[in-house]
Amino acid sequence: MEAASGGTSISSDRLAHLTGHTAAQVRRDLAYFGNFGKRGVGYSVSDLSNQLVSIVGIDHNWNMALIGAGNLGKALLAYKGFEQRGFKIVGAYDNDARKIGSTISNLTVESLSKLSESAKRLDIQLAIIATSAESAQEVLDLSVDSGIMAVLNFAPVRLNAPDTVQIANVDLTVEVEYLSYWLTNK
Amino acid sequence: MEAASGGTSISSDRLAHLTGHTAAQVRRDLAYFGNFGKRGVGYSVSDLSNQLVSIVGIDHNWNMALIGAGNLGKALLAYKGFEQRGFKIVGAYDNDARKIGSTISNLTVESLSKLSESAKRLDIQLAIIATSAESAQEVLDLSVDSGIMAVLNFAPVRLNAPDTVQIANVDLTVEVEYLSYWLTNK
DNA sequence: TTAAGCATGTGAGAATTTTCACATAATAGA
DNA sequence: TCTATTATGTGAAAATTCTCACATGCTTAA
Repeated sequence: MEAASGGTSISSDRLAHLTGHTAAQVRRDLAYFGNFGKRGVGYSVSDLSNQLVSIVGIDHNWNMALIGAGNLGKALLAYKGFEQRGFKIVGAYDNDARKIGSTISNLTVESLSKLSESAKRLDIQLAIIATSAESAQEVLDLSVDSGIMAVLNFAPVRLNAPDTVQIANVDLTVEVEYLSYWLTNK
Repeated sequence: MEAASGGTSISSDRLAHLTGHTAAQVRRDLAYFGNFGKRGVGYSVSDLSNQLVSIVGIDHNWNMALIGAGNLGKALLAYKGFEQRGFKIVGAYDNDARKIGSTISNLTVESLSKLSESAKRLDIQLAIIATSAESAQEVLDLSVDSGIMAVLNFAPVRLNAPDTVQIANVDLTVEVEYLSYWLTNK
Protein backbone atom coordinates (compact mmCIF):
# COMPACT_ATOMS: atom_id res chain seq x y z
CA MET A 1 0.00 0.00 0.00
CA GLU A 2 2.99 2.33 0.33
CA ALA A 3 4.01 4.23 -2.80
CA ALA A 4 7.48 5.41 -3.62
CA SER A 5 6.66 9.00 -2.79
CA GLY A 6 5.82 7.98 0.73
CA GLY A 7 2.05 8.25 0.65
CA THR A 8 -0.59 5.55 0.68
CA SER A 9 -1.58 4.29 -2.72
CA ILE A 10 -4.83 3.19 -4.27
CA SER A 11 -5.60 0.80 -7.13
CA SER A 12 -7.71 1.52 -10.20
CA ASP A 13 -9.93 -1.29 -8.99
CA ARG A 14 -10.62 0.50 -5.77
CA LEU A 15 -11.09 3.88 -7.42
CA ALA A 16 -13.56 2.23 -9.78
CA HIS A 17 -15.48 0.80 -6.88
CA LEU A 18 -15.62 4.17 -5.16
CA THR A 19 -16.71 6.11 -8.22
CA GLY A 20 -19.03 3.60 -9.81
CA HIS A 21 -16.94 2.95 -12.93
CA THR A 22 -14.81 0.05 -14.16
CA ALA A 23 -11.12 -0.36 -13.39
CA ALA A 24 -10.19 -0.23 -17.11
CA GLN A 25 -12.09 3.01 -17.48
CA VAL A 26 -10.33 4.61 -14.54
CA ARG A 27 -6.94 3.60 -15.91
CA ARG A 28 -7.69 4.86 -19.40
CA ASP A 29 -9.06 8.15 -18.20
CA LEU A 30 -6.10 8.81 -15.93
CA ALA A 31 -3.65 7.69 -18.62
CA TYR A 32 -5.10 10.36 -20.90
CA PHE A 33 -3.50 13.01 -18.69
CA GLY A 34 -0.29 11.19 -17.91
CA ASN A 35 1.24 8.08 -16.39
CA PHE A 36 0.42 8.70 -12.78
CA GLY A 37 0.39 5.11 -11.59
CA LYS A 38 3.08 2.61 -10.71
CA ARG A 39 2.79 -0.90 -12.08
CA GLY A 40 2.24 -3.52 -9.44
CA VAL A 41 1.47 -0.80 -6.90
CA GLY A 42 -1.27 1.64 -7.84
CA TYR A 43 -1.62 5.39 -7.67
CA SER A 44 -0.10 7.48 -4.90
CA VAL A 45 -3.10 9.22 -3.40
CA SER A 46 -1.29 12.45 -2.64
CA ASP A 47 0.52 12.58 -6.00
CA LEU A 48 -2.65 11.82 -7.91
CA SER A 49 -4.55 14.42 -5.97
CA ASN A 50 -1.90 17.06 -6.65
CA GLN A 51 -1.78 16.24 -10.34
CA LEU A 52 -5.55 16.39 -10.75
CA VAL A 53 -5.85 19.59 -8.75
CA SER A 54 -3.30 21.14 -11.09
CA ILE A 55 -4.95 19.79 -14.25
CA VAL A 56 -8.41 20.91 -13.22
CA GLY A 57 -6.95 24.27 -12.32
CA ILE A 58 -8.17 24.44 -8.76
CA ASP A 59 -4.67 25.04 -7.41
CA HIS A 60 -5.45 28.74 -7.42
CA ASN A 61 -8.52 30.89 -6.75
CA TRP A 62 -11.13 31.99 -9.26
CA ASN A 63 -13.26 35.07 -8.78
CA MET A 64 -16.92 34.81 -9.64
CA ALA A 65 -19.81 37.20 -10.21
CA LEU A 66 -23.28 36.17 -9.11
CA ILE A 67 -25.99 37.60 -11.33
CA GLY A 68 -29.52 37.44 -10.00
CA ALA A 69 -30.14 37.87 -6.27
CA GLY A 70 -33.40 35.94 -5.97
CA ASN A 71 -33.91 32.86 -3.85
CA LEU A 72 -31.47 30.75 -5.77
CA GLY A 73 -28.89 33.53 -5.88
CA LYS A 74 -29.11 34.02 -2.13
CA ALA A 75 -28.65 30.32 -1.54
CA LEU A 76 -25.61 30.22 -3.78
CA LEU A 77 -24.10 33.16 -1.89
CA ALA A 78 -24.61 31.32 1.37
CA TYR A 79 -23.35 28.02 -0.03
CA LYS A 80 -19.92 27.17 1.38
CA GLY A 81 -19.01 24.57 -1.22
CA PHE A 82 -17.68 27.02 -3.80
CA GLU A 83 -15.27 28.85 -1.57
CA GLN A 84 -13.93 25.61 -0.11
CA ARG A 85 -12.75 24.68 -3.59
CA GLY A 86 -11.28 28.04 -4.49
CA PHE A 87 -14.26 29.66 -6.18
CA LYS A 88 -15.01 32.98 -4.54
CA ILE A 89 -18.07 35.08 -5.24
CA VAL A 90 -16.70 38.63 -5.18
CA GLY A 91 -19.66 40.51 -6.61
CA ALA A 92 -23.46 40.18 -6.69
CA TYR A 93 -25.58 41.92 -9.33
CA ASP A 94 -29.27 42.39 -10.04
CA ASN A 95 -31.54 44.67 -12.03
CA ASP A 96 -34.29 44.86 -9.42
CA ALA A 97 -34.12 48.24 -7.62
CA ARG A 98 -35.52 46.64 -4.46
CA LYS A 99 -32.58 44.25 -4.27
CA ILE A 100 -29.79 46.67 -5.19
CA GLY A 101 -28.05 47.92 -2.06
CA SER A 102 -29.17 45.02 0.12
CA THR A 103 -26.51 42.92 1.79
CA ILE A 104 -26.42 39.12 1.52
CA SER A 105 -23.64 37.06 3.09
CA ASN A 106 -21.42 40.15 3.45
CA LEU A 107 -21.83 41.22 -0.16
CA THR A 108 -23.79 44.26 -1.30
CA VAL A 109 -25.96 43.68 -4.34
CA GLU A 110 -25.02 46.10 -7.10
CA SER A 111 -26.74 47.25 -10.25
CA LEU A 112 -26.10 45.04 -13.25
CA SER A 113 -24.76 48.10 -15.03
CA LYS A 114 -21.71 47.93 -12.73
CA LEU A 115 -20.78 44.44 -13.90
CA SER A 116 -18.42 45.40 -16.70
CA GLU A 117 -16.36 47.77 -14.58
CA SER A 118 -16.30 45.38 -11.58
CA ALA A 119 -15.28 42.42 -13.72
CA LYS A 120 -12.12 44.22 -14.73
CA ARG A 121 -11.37 45.75 -11.33
CA LEU A 122 -11.98 42.53 -9.36
CA ASP A 123 -10.49 40.20 -11.99
CA ILE A 124 -13.66 38.18 -12.39
CA GLN A 125 -13.33 35.23 -14.81
CA LEU A 126 -16.54 33.36 -14.10
CA ALA A 127 -20.22 34.31 -13.83
CA ILE A 128 -23.13 32.48 -12.26
CA ILE A 129 -26.44 33.23 -13.95
CA ALA A 130 -29.27 32.76 -11.47
CA THR A 131 -31.84 34.93 -13.19
CA SER A 132 -35.16 34.04 -14.80
CA ALA A 133 -35.14 32.30 -18.17
CA GLU A 134 -36.32 35.52 -19.80
CA SER A 135 -33.37 37.65 -18.67
CA ALA A 136 -30.68 35.02 -19.04
CA GLN A 137 -29.58 35.61 -22.64
CA GLU A 138 -29.34 39.35 -22.10
CA VAL A 139 -27.31 38.82 -18.94
CA LEU A 140 -25.04 36.39 -20.75
CA ASP A 141 -24.37 38.87 -23.53
CA LEU A 142 -23.46 41.48 -20.95
CA SER A 143 -21.14 39.02 -19.21
CA VAL A 144 -19.41 38.19 -22.48
CA ASP A 145 -18.97 41.88 -23.21
CA SER A 146 -17.45 42.25 -19.75
CA GLY A 147 -14.74 39.76 -20.65
CA ILE A 148 -16.09 36.78 -18.71
CA MET A 149 -15.05 33.50 -20.32
CA ALA A 150 -16.97 30.88 -18.35
CA VAL A 151 -20.56 30.80 -17.14
CA LEU A 152 -22.51 28.56 -14.80
CA ASN A 153 -26.11 28.85 -15.96
CA PHE A 154 -29.04 27.96 -13.69
CA ALA A 155 -31.71 29.48 -15.93
CA PRO A 156 -33.71 26.80 -17.76
CA VAL A 157 -32.82 27.97 -21.29
CA ARG A 158 -30.19 27.10 -23.86
CA LEU A 159 -27.93 30.14 -24.15
CA ASN A 160 -26.04 31.25 -27.24
CA ALA A 161 -22.46 32.33 -26.74
CA PRO A 162 -19.33 32.57 -28.87
CA ASP A 163 -17.09 29.49 -28.93
CA THR A 164 -14.54 31.38 -26.86
CA VAL A 165 -16.97 31.34 -23.92
CA GLN A 166 -17.85 28.12 -22.13
CA ILE A 167 -21.23 27.50 -20.52
CA ALA A 168 -22.12 24.82 -18.00
CA ASN A 169 -25.83 24.30 -17.50
CA VAL A 170 -27.49 23.18 -14.29
CA ASP A 171 -31.15 22.54 -14.93
CA LEU A 172 -32.91 21.25 -11.84
CA THR A 173 -36.15 20.53 -13.64
CA VAL A 174 -34.39 18.28 -16.14
CA GLU A 175 -33.16 16.18 -13.26
CA VAL A 176 -36.54 15.73 -11.62
CA GLU A 177 -38.06 15.00 -15.01
CA TYR A 178 -35.53 12.23 -15.46
CA LEU A 179 -36.66 10.77 -12.14
CA SER A 180 -40.28 11.20 -13.16
CA TYR A 181 -39.57 9.25 -16.36
CA TRP A 182 -37.94 6.52 -14.35
CA LEU A 183 -40.81 6.30 -11.87
CA THR A 184 -43.31 6.23 -14.72
CA ASN A 185 -41.59 3.59 -16.85
CA LYS A 186 -39.94 1.38 -14.24
CA MET B 1 -46.69 25.10 -41.05
CA GLU B 2 -50.15 23.77 -40.19
CA ALA B 3 -50.30 20.16 -39.07
CA ALA B 4 -53.23 17.83 -39.56
CA SER B 5 -54.26 18.11 -35.93
CA GLY B 6 -54.68 21.83 -36.36
CA GLY B 7 -51.67 23.12 -34.48
CA THR B 8 -48.50 24.73 -35.74
CA SER B 9 -45.74 22.31 -36.61
CA ILE B 10 -41.99 22.35 -36.24
CA SER B 11 -39.23 20.58 -38.17
CA SER B 12 -36.45 18.44 -36.74
CA ASP B 13 -34.10 20.98 -38.23
CA ARG B 14 -35.58 23.77 -36.20
CA LEU B 15 -35.77 21.68 -33.04
CA ALA B 16 -32.11 20.83 -33.55
CA HIS B 17 -31.22 24.48 -33.86
CA LEU B 18 -33.14 25.34 -30.70
CA THR B 19 -31.67 22.54 -28.61
CA GLY B 20 -28.14 22.51 -29.93
CA HIS B 21 -28.26 19.08 -31.54
CA THR B 22 -28.39 17.82 -35.13
CA ALA B 23 -31.59 17.23 -37.08
CA ALA B 24 -30.81 13.52 -37.54
CA GLN B 25 -30.30 13.15 -33.82
CA VAL B 26 -33.60 14.79 -33.01
CA ARG B 27 -35.42 12.54 -35.46
CA ARG B 28 -33.79 9.36 -34.15
CA ASP B 29 -34.41 10.24 -30.55
CA LEU B 30 -38.07 11.04 -31.14
CA ALA B 31 -38.52 7.97 -33.34
CA TYR B 32 -37.34 5.86 -30.40
CA PHE B 33 -40.59 6.67 -28.61
CA GLY B 34 -42.89 6.58 -31.63
CA ASN B 35 -43.63 8.08 -35.04
CA PHE B 36 -44.73 11.51 -33.96
CA GLY B 37 -43.87 13.39 -37.14
CA LYS B 38 -45.51 13.76 -40.54
CA ARG B 39 -43.34 13.43 -43.64
CA GLY B 40 -43.02 16.62 -45.58
CA VAL B 41 -44.51 18.58 -42.68
CA GLY B 42 -42.78 18.16 -39.36
CA TYR B 43 -44.01 17.60 -35.83
CA SER B 44 -47.22 19.09 -34.51
CA VAL B 45 -46.06 21.17 -31.57
CA SER B 46 -49.09 20.46 -29.41
CA ASP B 47 -49.18 16.73 -30.23
CA LEU B 48 -45.47 16.35 -29.60
CA SER B 49 -45.73 18.24 -26.35
CA ASN B 50 -48.60 16.06 -25.16
CA GLN B 51 -46.80 12.87 -26.13
CA LEU B 52 -43.60 13.86 -24.36
CA VAL B 53 -45.40 15.09 -21.26
CA SER B 54 -47.07 11.70 -21.06
CA ILE B 55 -43.85 9.74 -21.70
CA VAL B 56 -41.86 11.71 -19.13
CA GLY B 57 -44.71 11.25 -16.68
CA ILE B 58 -45.30 14.90 -15.88
CA ASP B 59 -48.98 14.68 -16.78
CA HIS B 60 -49.71 14.18 -13.11
CA ASN B 61 -48.27 15.48 -9.84
CA TRP B 62 -45.46 13.97 -7.82
CA ASN B 63 -45.05 14.55 -4.10
CA MET B 64 -41.57 15.19 -2.79
CA ALA B 65 -39.85 15.27 0.57
CA LEU B 66 -37.09 17.79 1.16
CA ILE B 67 -34.42 16.50 3.52
CA GLY B 68 -32.03 19.06 4.93
CA ALA B 69 -33.28 22.55 5.72
CA GLY B 70 -30.00 24.46 5.38
CA ASN B 71 -29.36 27.23 2.89
CA LEU B 72 -29.76 25.02 -0.13
CA GLY B 73 -32.87 23.38 1.28
CA LYS B 74 -34.47 26.74 1.95
CA ALA B 75 -33.73 27.88 -1.57
CA LEU B 76 -35.24 24.73 -3.03
CA LEU B 77 -38.39 25.25 -0.96
CA ALA B 78 -38.67 28.77 -2.29
CA TYR B 79 -37.89 27.74 -5.86
CA LYS B 80 -41.01 27.89 -8.04
CA GLY B 81 -39.68 25.77 -10.88
CA PHE B 82 -40.55 22.42 -9.31
CA GLU B 83 -44.20 23.12 -8.61
CA GLN B 84 -44.72 24.63 -12.06
CA ARG B 85 -43.85 21.25 -13.54
CA GLY B 86 -45.92 19.17 -11.15
CA PHE B 87 -43.35 18.42 -8.48
CA LYS B 88 -44.65 19.48 -5.10
CA ILE B 89 -42.62 19.53 -1.91
CA VAL B 90 -45.09 18.33 0.70
CA GLY B 91 -42.74 17.76 3.62
CA ALA B 92 -39.45 19.18 4.95
CA TYR B 93 -37.21 17.24 7.33
CA ASP B 94 -34.06 17.88 9.30
CA ASN B 95 -32.18 16.47 12.26
CA ASP B 96 -31.11 19.80 13.70
CA ALA B 97 -33.26 20.64 16.75
CA ARG B 98 -32.87 24.36 16.01
CA LYS B 99 -34.49 23.93 12.60
CA ILE B 100 -37.30 21.54 13.57
CA GLY B 101 -40.54 23.45 14.07
CA SER B 102 -39.48 26.45 12.00
CA THR B 103 -41.61 27.40 9.01
CA ILE B 104 -40.15 27.92 5.54
CA SER B 105 -42.34 28.74 2.57
CA ASN B 106 -45.48 27.58 4.40
CA LEU B 107 -43.98 24.25 5.42
CA THR B 108 -43.02 23.32 8.97
CA VAL B 109 -39.70 21.51 9.26
CA GLU B 110 -40.19 18.14 10.95
CA SER B 111 -37.83 15.70 12.60
CA LEU B 112 -36.27 13.24 10.24
CA SER B 113 -37.75 10.47 12.37
CA LYS B 114 -41.16 11.44 10.99
CA LEU B 115 -40.15 10.76 7.41
CA SER B 116 -41.23 7.15 7.16
CA GLU B 117 -44.71 7.79 8.51
CA SER B 118 -45.17 10.97 6.42
CA ALA B 119 -43.99 9.30 3.23
CA LYS B 120 -46.83 6.81 3.48
CA ARG B 121 -49.47 9.27 4.65
CA LEU B 122 -48.63 11.96 2.07
CA ASP B 123 -47.86 9.52 -0.77
CA ILE B 124 -44.31 10.77 -1.25
CA GLN B 125 -42.47 9.10 -4.14
CA LEU B 126 -39.42 11.34 -4.43
CA ALA B 127 -36.87 12.77 -2.00
CA ILE B 128 -34.47 15.68 -2.34
CA ILE B 129 -31.32 15.22 -0.31
CA ALA B 130 -29.87 18.63 0.55
CA THR B 131 -27.83 17.57 3.55
CA SER B 132 -24.08 17.56 4.11
CA ALA B 133 -22.01 14.89 2.39
CA GLU B 134 -21.52 13.19 5.76
CA SER B 135 -25.22 12.64 6.46
CA ALA B 136 -26.31 11.85 2.91
CA GLN B 137 -25.88 8.05 2.85
CA GLU B 138 -27.68 7.66 6.16
CA VAL B 139 -30.52 9.86 4.93
CA LEU B 140 -30.72 7.89 1.69
CA ASP B 141 -30.99 4.60 3.55
CA LEU B 142 -33.82 6.04 5.61
CA SER B 143 -35.56 7.25 2.46
CA VAL B 144 -35.27 3.84 0.85
CA ASP B 145 -36.68 2.23 3.99
CA SER B 146 -39.56 4.71 3.78
CA GLY B 147 -40.48 3.39 0.34
CA ILE B 148 -39.09 6.29 -1.70
CA MET B 149 -38.04 5.13 -5.17
CA ALA B 150 -36.33 8.20 -6.65
CA VAL B 151 -33.87 10.66 -5.13
CA LEU B 152 -32.44 13.98 -6.24
CA ASN B 153 -29.10 14.23 -4.49
CA PHE B 154 -27.33 17.55 -3.95
CA ALA B 155 -24.73 16.22 -1.52
CA PRO B 156 -21.31 15.88 -3.15
CA VAL B 157 -20.98 12.11 -2.61
CA ARG B 158 -21.69 9.00 -4.63
CA LEU B 159 -24.55 7.23 -2.84
CA ASN B 160 -25.20 3.50 -2.75
CA ALA B 161 -28.75 2.38 -3.29
CA PRO B 162 -30.50 -0.78 -4.48
CA ASP B 163 -31.19 -1.02 -8.23
CA THR B 164 -34.86 -0.50 -7.53
CA VAL B 165 -34.11 3.06 -6.43
CA GLN B 166 -32.95 5.70 -8.89
CA ILE B 167 -30.63 8.56 -7.94
CA ALA B 168 -30.01 11.75 -9.90
CA ASN B 169 -26.98 13.69 -8.76
CA VAL B 170 -26.58 17.46 -8.95
CA ASP B 171 -23.04 18.40 -7.96
CA LEU B 172 -22.46 22.12 -8.24
CA THR B 173 -18.75 21.86 -7.55
CA VAL B 174 -18.29 19.42 -10.43
CA GLU B 175 -19.74 22.02 -12.77
CA VAL B 176 -17.51 24.86 -11.65
CA GLU B 177 -14.53 22.51 -11.76
CA TYR B 178 -15.36 21.77 -15.37
CA LEU B 179 -15.33 25.49 -16.08
CA SER B 180 -12.07 25.83 -14.18
CA TYR B 181 -10.55 23.09 -16.34
CA TRP B 182 -11.72 24.89 -19.43
CA LEU B 183 -10.35 28.25 -18.30
CA THR B 184 -7.04 26.62 -17.39
CA ASN B 185 -6.56 24.64 -20.59
CA LYS B 186 -8.18 26.87 -23.19
C1' DT C 1 19.69 -12.92 -7.29
C1' DT C 2 15.80 -14.98 -8.64
C1' DA C 3 11.01 -15.94 -8.70
C1' DA C 4 6.31 -14.96 -7.69
C1' DG C 5 2.74 -11.67 -7.33
C1' DC C 6 0.56 -7.54 -8.38
C1' DA C 7 -1.56 -3.67 -10.91
C1' DT C 8 -0.60 -0.36 -14.56
C1' DG C 9 -0.91 1.17 -19.42
C1' DT C 10 -2.54 0.00 -23.81
C1' DG C 11 -3.32 -2.67 -28.34
C1' DA C 12 -7.27 -4.89 -30.33
C1' DG C 13 -11.90 -5.84 -30.53
C1' DA C 14 -16.75 -5.05 -29.09
C1' DA C 15 -20.43 -2.13 -28.29
C1' DT C 16 -22.64 2.02 -28.60
C1' DT C 17 -23.72 6.41 -30.50
C1' DT C 18 -23.85 9.65 -34.22
C1' DT C 19 -24.01 11.00 -38.89
C1' DC C 20 -25.00 10.36 -43.71
C1' DA C 21 -28.06 9.87 -47.26
C1' DC C 22 -32.16 8.44 -49.34
C1' DA C 23 -36.73 5.99 -49.99
C1' DT C 24 -41.07 7.30 -48.57
C1' DA C 25 -45.09 10.04 -47.47
C1' DA C 26 -47.37 14.39 -47.30
C1' DT C 27 -48.49 19.03 -49.28
C1' DA C 28 -49.09 22.87 -52.49
C1' DG C 29 -49.53 24.85 -56.87
C1' DA C 30 -50.57 24.67 -61.66
C1' DT D 1 -54.39 15.10 -61.81
C1' DC D 2 -49.54 15.68 -62.10
C1' DT D 3 -45.22 17.69 -60.58
C1' DA D 4 -42.16 19.92 -57.50
C1' DT D 5 -41.04 20.48 -52.86
C1' DT D 6 -40.55 19.34 -48.26
C1' DA D 7 -39.17 16.73 -44.18
C1' DT D 8 -39.74 12.28 -41.81
C1' DG D 9 -37.95 7.65 -40.48
C1' DT D 10 -34.28 4.57 -40.96
C1' DG D 11 -30.72 1.31 -43.18
C1' DA D 12 -25.79 1.57 -43.47
C1' DA D 13 -21.41 3.70 -42.55
C1' DA D 14 -18.56 6.34 -39.58
C1' DA D 15 -17.04 7.80 -35.30
C1' DT D 16 -16.63 7.37 -30.66
C1' DT D 17 -16.51 5.04 -26.30
C1' DC D 18 -15.91 1.03 -23.47
C1' DT D 19 -14.15 -3.53 -22.33
C1' DC D 20 -11.03 -7.35 -22.59
C1' DA D 21 -6.81 -9.24 -21.87
C1' DC D 22 -2.03 -9.18 -21.46
C1' DA D 23 2.91 -7.49 -21.86
C1' DT D 24 5.35 -4.62 -18.94
C1' DG D 25 7.45 -2.81 -14.87
C1' DC D 26 7.63 -2.56 -9.90
C1' DT D 27 7.87 -4.86 -5.21
C1' DT D 28 8.60 -8.34 -1.84
C1' DA D 29 10.44 -12.36 0.00
C1' DA D 30 13.32 -16.15 0.09
